[in-house]
Amino acid sequence: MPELPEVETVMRGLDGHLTGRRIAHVSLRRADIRWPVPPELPRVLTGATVQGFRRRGKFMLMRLDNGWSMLIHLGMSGRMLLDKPEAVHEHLTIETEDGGRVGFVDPRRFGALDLVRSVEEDSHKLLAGMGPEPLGNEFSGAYLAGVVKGRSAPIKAILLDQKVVAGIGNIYASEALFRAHISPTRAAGKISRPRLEALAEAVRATLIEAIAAGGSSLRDYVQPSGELGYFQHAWKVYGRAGQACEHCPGAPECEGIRQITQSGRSTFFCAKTQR
DNA sequence: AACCGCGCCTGTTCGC
DNA sequence: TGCGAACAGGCGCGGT
Repeated sequence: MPELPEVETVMRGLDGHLTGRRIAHVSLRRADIRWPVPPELPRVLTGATVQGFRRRGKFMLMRLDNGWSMLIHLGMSGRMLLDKPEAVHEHLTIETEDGGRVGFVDPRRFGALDLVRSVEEDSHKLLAGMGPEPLGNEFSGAYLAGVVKGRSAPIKAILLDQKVVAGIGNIYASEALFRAHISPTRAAGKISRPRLEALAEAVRATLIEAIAAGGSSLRDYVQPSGELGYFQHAWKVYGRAGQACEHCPGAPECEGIRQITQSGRSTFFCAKTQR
């Protein structure tokens, strides 16, 4: 559920809270999340100073001054709480020398925490093979055209594939396709080049707007400060099954926003606007 | 190779 | 009202 905009927002919160600070104490309460958390993680973090953060897709990397980085994935329900009392399902707590506190909370335990050498971050098993950042220069209509050539999978599935492009999840895939007027069920390889260019631009614009809004707050996600993101109010199709499509109000042939299942996930779209 | 469906997990929502 | 069923979905894996 936390997708690129939510992860970006969380990372900015962590950066302001931890960068430049020394870690004084770490406690790991549950190591059995998506994958086992390395038991030496508390020892590696303790005493180190946080040098900075970076995001890769839906992953965050916290770089330390001792040569190690901590890889963080929020999974479905992961949250990072800043300066809050200990919460239920708080699997990891980091306390800084100056009294700051960060709690990693993940009820569904789909998240991940791991250690990687800072110089080898991009070779980590979970990051290697990941596609380009959608907000970077490499991602474009031309890039998409190369990727989808000859592929029969629906374009929605392609956008969700982290090997194609990093950081898009179920919400922003539906939103970007609506923005580009492309049907989520269309075979990716059959979409014209100009429409792929429109799609690349729609992906970028959607993500940029969502980041500016602090992400979408849905169930588990809040900004690290505890504030809600507000991009959920800007959703055009996601979660709006049965409502009118704002692109074709009153059009008799518009049946409003439909919800279908693709690859076991819900997709929302307007069959008139999106072809 | 490419594509689809499954299992993991638990809090919330739905239907009888 | 209360209960169990269904749902939410990021990811890797296995089957086709």
